[in-house]
Amino acid sequence: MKVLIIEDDPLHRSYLNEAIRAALPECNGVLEAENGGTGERLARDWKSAHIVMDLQMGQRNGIEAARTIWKERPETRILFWSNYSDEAYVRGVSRIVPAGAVYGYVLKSASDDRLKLALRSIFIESQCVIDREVRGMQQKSLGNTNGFTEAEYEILVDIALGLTDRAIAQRRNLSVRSVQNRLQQLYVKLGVYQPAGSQDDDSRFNLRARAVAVAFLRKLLNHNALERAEADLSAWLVRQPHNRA
Amino acid sequence: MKVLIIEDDPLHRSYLNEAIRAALPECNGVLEAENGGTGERLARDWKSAHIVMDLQMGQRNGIEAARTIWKERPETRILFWSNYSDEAYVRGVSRIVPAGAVYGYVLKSASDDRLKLALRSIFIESQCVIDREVRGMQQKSLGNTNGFTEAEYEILVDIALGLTDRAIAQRRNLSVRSVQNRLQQLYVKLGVYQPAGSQDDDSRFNLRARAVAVAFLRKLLNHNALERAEADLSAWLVRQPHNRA
DNA sequence: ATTTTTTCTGCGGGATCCCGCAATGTCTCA
DNA sequence: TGAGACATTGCGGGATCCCGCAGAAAAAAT
Repeated sequence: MKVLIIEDDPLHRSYLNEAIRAALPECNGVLEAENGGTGERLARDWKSAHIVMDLQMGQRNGIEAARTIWKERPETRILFWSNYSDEAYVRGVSRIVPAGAVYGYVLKSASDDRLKLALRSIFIESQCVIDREVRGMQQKSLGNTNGFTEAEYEILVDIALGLTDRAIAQRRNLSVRSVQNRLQQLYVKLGVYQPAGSQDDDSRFNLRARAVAVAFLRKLLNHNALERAEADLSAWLVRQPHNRA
Repeated sequence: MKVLIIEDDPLHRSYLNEAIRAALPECNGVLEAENGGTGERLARDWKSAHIVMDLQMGQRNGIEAARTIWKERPETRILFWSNYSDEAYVRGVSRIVPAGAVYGYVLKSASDDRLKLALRSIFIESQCVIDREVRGMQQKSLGNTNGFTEAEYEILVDIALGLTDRAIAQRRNLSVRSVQNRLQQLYVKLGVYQPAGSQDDDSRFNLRARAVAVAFLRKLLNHNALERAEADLSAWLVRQPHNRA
């Protein structure tokens, strides 16, 4: 068995290396990559089916890398080892995991033993391991009470990118009014609203901008999610017919 | 001499501890804190004048901690040891460093030697040490060509928080029109604009929201900056007279 | 198959935003 | 002191956003 490490922090990388050798004596080869790009390449060349990776890397972040790796070899087993359990990350991961794939998500704050146990569970016993905390986030996210629909999340991303109602309507094949409806739902769920008085009172929020702000504060969005969304958007833009008058 | 470490990652913490003992043999005491809050407390109780800290910690982030520490003892020497040279961090730090204070900013990606050298320079020779890359960011930020005025940055934060023009005007003691002027400057500098045609063409951006998006993408803003801004905002809100009709 | 619920859609209006035009105020520099 | 550069403010209008109302369409439940 061979294991590939994708992690940009040297300290964490060598720590992982040690942990893998200790937890998996049957492992006879550990390779390290320090960013998503070379990680993808090594995974391809090395045909390694066992990967431990960090999300949040400078170059080409983890989710991107995982997506392309899984696209080429859906049976690859990936253990995500991350600092955060932001909803944006959790959602990002569960969005790309192929049906039936074996994977894991453990936090860097977890104990030594937990990490090693996860390594064995995933790579030897083909069993998914999701950290308690992450799992909690996942359920809060999916359970629609206080959680966000795919549609709501989608429109949240769209306004975070700065699209107008009309642009969103085109992109999502909706009428402008429907877009506005969804926005309204979103505002309710995020708890943003006008403080009553309509014309004379003091400080008030721009709902659209405020929604993005609280989404960021609640870690529903983060830098990576925005970057991915931006990439998707520009891919869509070039595909669009450039309507000139 | 005693040194206080404020860093939430255990691996990095012990690495730092080692580096300090190696670089500063005259040091006779190293204390560790794993978040900003306890870091502040230890700095106060221990009267330590030498601190190495991470920005970006889960609890109470580094900039907050540094601010309160420097407020109590402006002569404290702080070495910021961070993963990133985001403009948001760099600006955040230079905003709070007291006049004449000795401090440093080195990236975690720097070599062992560079870190040790920085430790000696700051704690022994009373000399500021700013990583080349960070310095570059600082200058790009301050040199007004392609850099942002304090005013522009301020209004950027305000719209990122979701305030309306009127609210911003009140908060910053400006007329609504002036706020809009500044917004326009901001849009120009960020390179956001309407793609010409006014009524019929295809995808267009909501300038206000788009500005926030590109600011995030360019790392002019990040989560910490937003959190701090949000805290400032709510502090200002309670201080405001609640104008009822 | 019919009712119930949810979503999509158009219309319309008030509030907000974006911004050109122009007058005034402030600062600098010669 | 006066000229020029720049920020501030008001006015006005077109575009966009926010959202109530209500009918049409789709999905879910009985």
